[in-house]
Amino acid sequence: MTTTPSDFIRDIIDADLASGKHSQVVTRFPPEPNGYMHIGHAKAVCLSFGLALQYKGRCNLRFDDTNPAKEDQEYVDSIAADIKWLGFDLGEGPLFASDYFDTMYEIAEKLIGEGKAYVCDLSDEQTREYRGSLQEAGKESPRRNQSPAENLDLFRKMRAGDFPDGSYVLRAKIDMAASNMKMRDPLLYRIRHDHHDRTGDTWPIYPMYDFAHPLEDALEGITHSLCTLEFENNRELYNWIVANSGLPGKPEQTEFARLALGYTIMSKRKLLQLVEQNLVSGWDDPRMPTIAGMRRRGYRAEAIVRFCDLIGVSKNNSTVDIGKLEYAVRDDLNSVAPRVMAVLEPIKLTITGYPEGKSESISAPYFPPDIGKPGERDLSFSNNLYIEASDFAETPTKGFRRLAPGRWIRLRHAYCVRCDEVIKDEAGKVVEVRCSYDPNSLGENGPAGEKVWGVIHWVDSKTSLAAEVRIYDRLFKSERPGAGDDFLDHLNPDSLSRYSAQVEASIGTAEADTKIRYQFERQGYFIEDNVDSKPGALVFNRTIGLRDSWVKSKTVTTSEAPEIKTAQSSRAATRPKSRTKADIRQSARKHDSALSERFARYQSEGLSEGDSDLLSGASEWGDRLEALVAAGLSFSDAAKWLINEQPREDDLPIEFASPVSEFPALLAALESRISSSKARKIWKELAQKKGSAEALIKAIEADRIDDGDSLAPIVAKIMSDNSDKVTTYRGGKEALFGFFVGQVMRAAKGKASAKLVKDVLLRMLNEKGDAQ
RNA sequence: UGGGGAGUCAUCCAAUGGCAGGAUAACCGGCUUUGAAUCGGUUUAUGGAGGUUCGAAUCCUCUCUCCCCAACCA
Repeated sequence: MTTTPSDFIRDIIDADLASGKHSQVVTRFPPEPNGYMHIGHAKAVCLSFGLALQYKGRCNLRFDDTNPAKEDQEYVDSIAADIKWLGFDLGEGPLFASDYFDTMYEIAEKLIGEGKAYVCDLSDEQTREYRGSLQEAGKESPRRNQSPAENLDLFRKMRAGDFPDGSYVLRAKIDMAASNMKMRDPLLYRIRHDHHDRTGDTWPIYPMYDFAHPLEDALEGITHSLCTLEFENNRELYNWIVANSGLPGKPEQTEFARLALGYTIMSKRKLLQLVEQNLVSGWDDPRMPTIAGMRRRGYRAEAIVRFCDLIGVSKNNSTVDIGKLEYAVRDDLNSVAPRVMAVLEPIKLTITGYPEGKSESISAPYFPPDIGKPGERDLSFSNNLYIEASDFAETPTKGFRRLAPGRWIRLRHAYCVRCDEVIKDEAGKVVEVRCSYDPNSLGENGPAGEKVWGVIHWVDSKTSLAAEVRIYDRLFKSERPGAGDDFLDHLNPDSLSRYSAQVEASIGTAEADTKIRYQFERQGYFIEDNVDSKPGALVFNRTIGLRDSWVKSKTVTTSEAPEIKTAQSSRAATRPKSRTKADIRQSARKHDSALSERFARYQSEGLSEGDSDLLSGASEWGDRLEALVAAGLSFSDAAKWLINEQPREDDLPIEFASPVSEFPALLAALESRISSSKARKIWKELAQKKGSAEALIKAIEADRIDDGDSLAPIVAKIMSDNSDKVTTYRGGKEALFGFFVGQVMRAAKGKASAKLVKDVLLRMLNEKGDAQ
């Protein structure tokens, strides 16, 4: 159904497996049980559980229940149920962070003993104040250098419950001046005399996320700990905790972009608000983006999983078009939902020529031929039917392909009828249309010589069942309801409409397994509501409407108010510019006269100001430049290499040792003997393995195809293998030249010189073209 | 003393120095007893400016925009 996705996370895993860093993949999904799962969580679940499935590893569902104030058993149950429903295996059941509280406590004591953590009694306002700001370093707590013994004593008293909430905390002793705010002596434990759902009253202290989470991962042998982008800053602390925990596990955190969906709110806090203020009927209201809501609305797990495949995984902060979800849902339901008929806004259709009291049974398939599924039901037909009010127009507009006075239309699966008469109520509303019918039109045939304008659905008023049908529209009117001041302002007042519908009789007697979901033909996919529907009082939810190019063509430009970019957060607005690399180089020169001397000298040697700036920003650059020049290279060649071609040391392994002594030989060969890309390759090799540049250059030269005659057959083969592309190229698509170069290079295993390849290709591509 | 991330069709995701590709959306057409499905076709993108290279979305420099971090939340 779907191809195996590939993304940066899978790349990392593949590399870890290939290098032997890990032999299996263990992931985890760690929700806090403080709300129902929504589609955003589903993305994370599909990722972490999907990875476990794909790599035959394991994924733990672990509840991060470290804050007793907000958490509840109801949420634990619903989350576990939702994940199962999505189709993932919970193994031996969910795990709980609270099960590790003892171990976490021991590790905290160990940290205290090692002088890496201390008990602090600053109030929360003071703590914030002491933390400093984004621009300024923080201040150290007066308790920071307290002895381990004293800290241990205090911490044990915290644990014993001797102190009130908020009086003390345990903090890691890291660095109050760290540029990463998360590293400024983060809190590890706080005092909370709260009842915990699982541990009861045994703990008056609870670990903080940043302390607990890495320990949980390490304890469970998690290899790849995936979380959302906002935790990027926490990674440094995560690694600190893992490294100092003494635990053997070596989990690594990788962040990906959380899901944002248009017209949808994904904040648990805001969803809770909708529930608590009764703006929706509950967490499972079909308009909610929760798994429970979507399930009740009729989405199948398959559709949600498919959607998650469709949107991919990346680090881009993006908002997915809600249409993509709707597509996944329709596409899924199309092949599984039996077709039936239902009339949402009934008006009467009376067939004047059809005998009163007569009733016939028409068999109709549940699926159209292209679905290729068996099954059928019987439709009853009589002279009194209901049709959709919107399927009749007294004065049809252009393009209207439904019933109108004098027009023939087909009643789906049944006869063709012609409208002869329209009956209205006092208000002028059409309540009934009277039609004649063609008794010979039941099967394939239409009325002889008459145009049939279209096909409409109907139900037999004598057998049809009354049902309430609920149509859902998006909960919010604006694409980014969360962006403004109050998201409730964006609530769509028309997100729910109810219809007194008539549905065909077969729905009441259908087998249980066909009964779940239907397509009401020409309208959409529907599901019987699992809460409110009762025999005799049916209730259907519309899962999603069918694509409708008619409605779309009518609704000319919905002219939605253009989205206004929201003002950036006040914090972002006051954020000062940080120093650029250029600033840093400049200030380095200011403090080092040797550098500023170089800056001037390089320019006088003919380098541009920009190049001179780059090469005089730190002493090692100039050192290299001068080594090259001393070896006989011109300033400009040496500068070019250093700036543009020399591999960055960040890209190289730790053991990188700058092979400065090999510079001259390498660079001397650059123009005449090897290409810059080869030189770069050699450079990397030298950095890793040492050896001599000259030897490597010689090896390349010895191996090189350097005459056109031996290249020609390769080129000829590429050309005959890609004759279509040759034609396109000769037709003028010159972008393909790069393709040919690449193909030849690959075929020659990189042994051909690019210049030669280019020459030969150019000659052969054009020559033959002329010959033909 | 600030730091950490991200910029590719309208939207989401690819392209790991070598044909800018897929999906959704849109548009046109075929088929149709669902204005659905399906089939065929079309439109649309590398934030900007320089540089290196035979060849740059990819490497280098500068620049612009957006997101995250200063909860005893996770």
